[in-house]
Amino acid sequence: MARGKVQMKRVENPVHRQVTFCKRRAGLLKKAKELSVLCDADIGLFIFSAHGKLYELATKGSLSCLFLCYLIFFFFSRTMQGLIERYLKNSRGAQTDQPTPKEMQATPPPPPGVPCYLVSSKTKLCAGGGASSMDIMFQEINVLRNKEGILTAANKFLQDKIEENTVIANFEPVTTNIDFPLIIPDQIFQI
Amino acid sequence: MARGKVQMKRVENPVHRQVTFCKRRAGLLKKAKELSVLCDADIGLFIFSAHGKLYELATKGSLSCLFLCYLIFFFFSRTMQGLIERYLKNSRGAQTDQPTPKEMQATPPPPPGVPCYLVSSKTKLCAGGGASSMDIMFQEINVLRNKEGILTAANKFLQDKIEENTVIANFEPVTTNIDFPLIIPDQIFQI
DNA sequence: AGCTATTTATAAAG
DNA sequence: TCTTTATAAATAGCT
Repeated sequence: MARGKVQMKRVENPVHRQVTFCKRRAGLLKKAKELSVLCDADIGLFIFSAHGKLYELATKGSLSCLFLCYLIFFFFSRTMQGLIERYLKNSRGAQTDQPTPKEMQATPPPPPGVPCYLVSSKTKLCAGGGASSMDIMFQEINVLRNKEGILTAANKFLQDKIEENTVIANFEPVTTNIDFPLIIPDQIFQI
Repeated sequence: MARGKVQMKRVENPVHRQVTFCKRRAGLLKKAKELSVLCDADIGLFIFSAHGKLYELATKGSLSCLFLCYLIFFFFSRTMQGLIERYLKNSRGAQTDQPTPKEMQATPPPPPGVPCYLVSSKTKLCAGGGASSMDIMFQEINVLRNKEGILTAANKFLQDKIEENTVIANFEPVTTNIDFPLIIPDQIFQI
């Protein structure tokens, strides 16, 4: 933006790229805070550096964002480690494959009487399509209907953290110092 | 920023506030995209307007962001504008109905021991991703769907990290002024 | 929704 | 890295 127009493509020089990242990251976080303050908006912002370092911002209304940040990071790190790839290999045609003994142990069948909700998504999700996203969102949320434990767990987490007064630091981006690989027990996913 | 310095506080005039929101929201999204492109960063950005409308951005690597948007919005919508209530009134019974025979036909109950993979990945993603990303994303969702263990594990991971004082190192305890119940009523999950 | 006068952000240099 | 500085971008106040 200064002393020369910037080409909107990856900065090839690694040093320049790192400098640009630092500056623009700070700028973006500042802009996000400003938007939140000026316009009463709630904002969740996650920035993963190319090396997987996470910078995040959650305005005070976005309590859940903070929690979900870690989930994103959680998944993201798996992606980075090629675990998704592995998953795809092992689970292609998941609906037809026989479960491995491991999977059977990890995931008991739903108890009788618990319906499985479907998402049949012929839907479209476009950028900034807030209103049009609503239907999709609720459809997707249906997925969670028979997984009450998910939100319950998140809920419990939030309650606990609230009680501890440690959930959120207003507008202060939290920089984690976690580098890959993130230490998550693989057996969680039982791939 | 122009024709007058802006005070960093809520814009009181509702019209001005709305205009500012539109302009700055666009600016923020643009900046986020630029940072992503220039520096190889992965970014997830959620902006909730004061009225609960969601604007979102997820760059290519942040696959899970979009899904987690829904969770975030779910939490928010519990408290805002009666959107849920409106949805429940207008919905085709997605939330409270038992699955229709058609749905059950579409996806027969899984055999014992087989986890439920219920999303048919036909959703299109217009923003910040491609079809292949969508497939991967839904594979991820399938993993997520596979019982509450993931969130529980994530929860445990977080608690461990918090105890280790590594993840949320920069936190200042702040009293949150949450004006909505964090306890999600059980009946939400009842099917 | 467009238009400028300004303020801000920031690329490059020190 | 941090600071400076020249310049590009963003945008507040108006139409």
